[in-house]
Amino acid sequence: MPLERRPDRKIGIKDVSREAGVALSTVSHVLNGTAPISQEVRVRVLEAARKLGYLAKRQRKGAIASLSTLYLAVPPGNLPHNDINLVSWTLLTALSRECERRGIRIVAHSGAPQLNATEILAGARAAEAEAIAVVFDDNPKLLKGLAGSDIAVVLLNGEDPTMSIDTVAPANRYGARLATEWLLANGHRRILHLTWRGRSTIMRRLDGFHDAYLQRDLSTDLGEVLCAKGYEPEHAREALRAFVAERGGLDGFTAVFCAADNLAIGALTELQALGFRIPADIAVVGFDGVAPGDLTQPSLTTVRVPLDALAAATIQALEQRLSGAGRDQPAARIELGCRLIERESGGSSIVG
Amino acid sequence: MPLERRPDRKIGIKDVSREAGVALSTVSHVLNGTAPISQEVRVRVLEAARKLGYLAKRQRKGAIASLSTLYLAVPPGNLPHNDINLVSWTLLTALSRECERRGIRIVAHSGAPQLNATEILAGARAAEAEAIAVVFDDNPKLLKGLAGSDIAVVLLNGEDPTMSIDTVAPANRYGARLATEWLLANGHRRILHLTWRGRSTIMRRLDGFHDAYLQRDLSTDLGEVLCAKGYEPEHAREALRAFVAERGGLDGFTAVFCAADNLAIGALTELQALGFRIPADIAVVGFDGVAPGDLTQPSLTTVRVPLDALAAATIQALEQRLSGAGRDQPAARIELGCRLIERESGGSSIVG
DNA sequence: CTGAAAGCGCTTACAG
DNA sequence: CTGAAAGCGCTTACAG
Repeated sequence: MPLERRPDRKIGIKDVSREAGVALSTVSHVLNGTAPISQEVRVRVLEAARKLGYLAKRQRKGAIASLSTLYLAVPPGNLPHNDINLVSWTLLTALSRECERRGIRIVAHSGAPQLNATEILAGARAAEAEAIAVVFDDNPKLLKGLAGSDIAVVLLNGEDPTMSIDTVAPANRYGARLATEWLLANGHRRILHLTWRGRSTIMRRLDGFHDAYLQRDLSTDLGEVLCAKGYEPEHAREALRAFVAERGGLDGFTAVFCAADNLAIGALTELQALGFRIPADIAVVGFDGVAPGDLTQPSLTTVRVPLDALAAATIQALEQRLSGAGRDQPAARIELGCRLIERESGGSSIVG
Repeated sequence: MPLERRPDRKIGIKDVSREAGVALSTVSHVLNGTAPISQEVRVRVLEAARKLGYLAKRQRKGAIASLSTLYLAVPPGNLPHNDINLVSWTLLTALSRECERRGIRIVAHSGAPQLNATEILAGARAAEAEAIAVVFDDNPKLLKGLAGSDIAVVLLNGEDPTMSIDTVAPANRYGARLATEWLLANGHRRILHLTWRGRSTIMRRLDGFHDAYLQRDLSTDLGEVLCAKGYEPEHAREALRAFVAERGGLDGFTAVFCAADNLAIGALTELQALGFRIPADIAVVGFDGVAPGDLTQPSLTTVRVPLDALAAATIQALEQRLSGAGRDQPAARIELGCRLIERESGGSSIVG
């Protein structure tokens, strides 16, 4: 059995003082700013406190009080039978883990198929929850109905244009820009953005696609947008089949950037079925990064959404609202950065 | 002298227990989740703790350790001789106040007119600062240069498309959408968006202008964008003078939504000089909300940016990075909601 | 900045 | 859930 540092083996300032090689009182002074301590010692102490997890523990303690039960409202039909729902499912798993870690009980909402503010609030009250997380839904009526209540509410993975409730989401626009910029940097000029008429968060990926062209002073006409009829792989296949048939080939496009891995999976299948080599003839890049890399042949280059960090940020946002420091504060929208995962389907990078 | 509650008169759980009318031990159990307490009592205790500022104090204590000196890098030329720079100035004032409140020392960067990562990092090290706030600048080279360092960095009021450093900014897109939506709800259909080729954050206001039309399924062609040559009131006057001359009048437009109060001030002056009544002939709405309402005649309806909250969020973002809980976490972009301040120039609202 | 010491505030275990 | 009590961890004041 490996000698892992147990998560909370009562680490105190005594441990920190030993680790930093300073007196107990010095640690206290550094942590509270109660005496002038040289920068050199300060840094050493803080480094030790951070390393031992003492700073994190202390910070956690400040927040832990207010949230004991979280009421979770998810639109029905988010079971993992395709990639999009795999995203949902994985995000919910991350949220559960985070709650477990912090000793927060989760109660799931069950009501009418269409989420409804009154029902959700009633359910949350019945469950004696201090906070509500609404996931994957941005029905304005729903959000407006929730905003007025005394229970803290956060929207996860959605968009509230009225900015009446706090929101946590991946940085869709910047992530899409990142992927497109990477393709442009690797010499691609004609990139096809395969998307669908989804929720507004998906539209932000389209914005980012255009941003990348604009930033290089390239005409956005070089890139084209292809709208599939939905987000299933089959929709991607259909759209690309029609595209290739109509244009009599790839029409000069050398890359497809898909607004979701789910579409990318369909794109890989269809393009290969049509006889194109990936990435030699055409590169394919996805968005989400939830499915394992070896799920596809070739493996999928994609933009990974930081699910664990999203879950943590969700709880943190709620706890801050509940702590009272944040009442009467304007609603916050928190977007977390996404990373490009370079695998095979995007081709190898010529940039540093 | 009013009997104000002094900010930190040693409020402890004893005070909370008295306020909530429960035992000392019960308060402790509620705050730490160490015993099952009825929801009713929990709520009463937390409410008391929040009211007395104990929750906030406890949370503050968790964060306070790591940041003692903040290094502030502002591009030169942000003195308040016009509204845009009044925004800068007021935001910096809010940041100073927030730092003072928390006992954080601010050291201002002074270097070459063009901010430069190497210089800023050297300056921050010399000042023994744990964190750097870059304000109003989104030169990608600068941000990239700062991202790699061991010092915590936050960008205030800017945009980092690479998402390599944390950013705090107003929700420009949603704020602009809010104002435009308000005008549309009040019956305006042809709205002129007066802007200039500014930083990307200003372009987000343009995005929001379009969003409002799209959301109502109105053609974005109903709205038009008029680009002034800069953000001074005089630029607004010039642009509107040319517009009216060219179109032989207001050309059916009934509202001007300006991307900054500074432009709105020029718009009010020019439109009135041309003989139009505000808001009867044409409504004018601004963006920023920093200048006093009675600065203009008529007073300016505008979107107010939450400066104090931005300052607080900036410090909080830095402290979280420094606490170690947030290392290796993806960069966060935090946008705070803006509110519409209804005064005279926008006309009176017919919506609830 | 150290180190021993006093003190304070919070936690915890327990009988009621 | 209360209330008295023991204990623990951190803070604080001070001589060196």
